[in-house]
Amino acid sequence: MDKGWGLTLDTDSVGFFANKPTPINSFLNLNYNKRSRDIADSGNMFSGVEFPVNLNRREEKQQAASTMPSDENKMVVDEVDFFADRSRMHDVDSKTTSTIVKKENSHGEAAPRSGLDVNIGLHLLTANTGSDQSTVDDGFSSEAGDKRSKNELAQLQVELERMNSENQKLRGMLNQVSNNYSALQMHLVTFMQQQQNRAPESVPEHEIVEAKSEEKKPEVGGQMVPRQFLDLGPSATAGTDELSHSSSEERTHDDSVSPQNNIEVASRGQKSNSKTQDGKGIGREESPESETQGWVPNKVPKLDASKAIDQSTEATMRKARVSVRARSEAPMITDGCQWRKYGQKMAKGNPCPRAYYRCTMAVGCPVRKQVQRCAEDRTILITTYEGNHNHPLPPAAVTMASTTSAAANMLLSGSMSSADGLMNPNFLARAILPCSSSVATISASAPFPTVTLDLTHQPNPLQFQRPQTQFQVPFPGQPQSFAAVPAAPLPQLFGQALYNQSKFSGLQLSNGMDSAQLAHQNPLPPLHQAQQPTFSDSVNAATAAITADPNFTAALVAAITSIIGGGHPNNNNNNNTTTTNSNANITTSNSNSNKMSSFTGN
DNA sequence: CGCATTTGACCCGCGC
DNA sequence: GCGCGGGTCAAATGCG
Repeated sequence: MDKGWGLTLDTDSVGFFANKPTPINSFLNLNYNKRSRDIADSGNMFSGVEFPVNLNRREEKQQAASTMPSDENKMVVDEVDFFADRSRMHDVDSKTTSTIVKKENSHGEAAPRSGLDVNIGLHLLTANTGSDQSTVDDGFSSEAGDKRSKNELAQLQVELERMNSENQKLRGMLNQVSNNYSALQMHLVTFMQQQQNRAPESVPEHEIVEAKSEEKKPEVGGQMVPRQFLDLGPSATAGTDELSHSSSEERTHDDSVSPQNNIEVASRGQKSNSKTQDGKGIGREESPESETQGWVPNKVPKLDASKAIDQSTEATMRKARVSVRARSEAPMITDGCQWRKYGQKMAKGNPCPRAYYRCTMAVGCPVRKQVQRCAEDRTILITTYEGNHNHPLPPAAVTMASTTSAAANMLLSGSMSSADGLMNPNFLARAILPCSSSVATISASAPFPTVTLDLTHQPNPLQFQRPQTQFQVPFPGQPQSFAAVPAAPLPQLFGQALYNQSKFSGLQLSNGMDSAQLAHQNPLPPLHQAQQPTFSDSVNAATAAITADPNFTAALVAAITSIIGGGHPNNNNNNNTTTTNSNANITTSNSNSNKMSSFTGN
């Protein structure tokens, strides 16, 4: 298993991401991707002078090295194995190799450079040979020509820097677009799923609304969400339009709004369609001053009354939370954001106090998190995130934010993926439950669905090539470095967890099977069982990948979407082979008692 | 002095 | 209706 660990993933991932604009194709293609990304970052790969981009990459590598030096080394080795010693790859799926080759070729002139990954510095020299050449040419000319060439070189450098900054902006925009696309597609797919689920029951689409109202009766207040999502049904198109519209609107308000705001945008789109009839839950709503708020202050009455009406509906929208369990001696994990503590309380059943933090990177940022030590094992730090940032984030924070957003999105999407989503939120759990090591837990219970990632488990430590501490304490308490490195492992795992979940959902959809049905009929998908051993390998590779590229998670979000939304029709989804690693064994619970110990540590 | 943290009070939802 | 628990506020306090 060790030998071929990522190759399966690799091939598959390539297939998955083939349609995606984002350059991150797979974990194992990391090295290649890094190179291709470097090329892409340079904006003009023929410009010859790539050093600014390469410098950035070096920084990233240094950051990665600071956390996982061994991995960095390993990456290099892998690179050599991939590109220099292909004779060993007989064990490897030949598709992987061919894919890589093909992609290299697709990059035209970049290919040769990409192939010699070790010689980045040499490439720099090679790239600079353009200027050297001019120097050589100038050798035949006077010193004036020398100066002129230097000036040209300086101009080129300036221009390159400018292009570099533009590339950064473009990448950010691409990131946002990808996430927007994800959110939109998820909602669309949700609607389609609802229709599919209804279809076998011979329920006309136009009766969805009626069915919704019928379902209302048996439901309790805590399960309002499916109804809300069902509300999407009759006006799905309009809702989607509204979604995109409001999304773009918000972009105009704040270009820097983080992509994950889509969740909130979507919810607003819904609420405009379905005013709440239920006064319940008013307590938790969006603060008016922040359109993109994900955290809902309890004190709504203080807020603008006009908006409170809409917010009352919003209140019924479940707020997804992403909880991280990690071993850490530090009082708080560093995740790329700046936090201010605004409260601390003793939670029932846990002698350790729960601390409340608010994001202070922007004035109105609604993102908050709760930090609490596990009662049973106080070395375990439980951090729960809620809300969406409304401000630009540093790369590391973007990673976390994107992933939490993806988690929230997935959670909500999973809930609405079928009528059983909340009625029987365990369907995913039952399907994947047999996996022994619990890493990701999804609690679909009201009022707040929570995705919990348990990083305290090490399913197969032997396969973990990185020192344990680096994983268990992903965020060393070094404030100055927090923005650079630490957020990588966690989000990646989030992504993995969600990836798996979404993929599984996609399979369900492709089977056209009712989710609950499938859960019962197929409680132990051989896929996940068989793939289980790849977990730590995947984590390893994934961590390296995300460390190398902070935007990886954003790409992952898009990938998740492609899996869910395009899952069935997409031929590239060789899910069964890839996958899944089940990195994440996802369990769900619909009872508060199971609600993940993430908070109370119970 | 300004900012962050602490901590008790308050508000709210929920269950009995 | 009441009590409990979660979450937030804001004055007090500490720290650089």
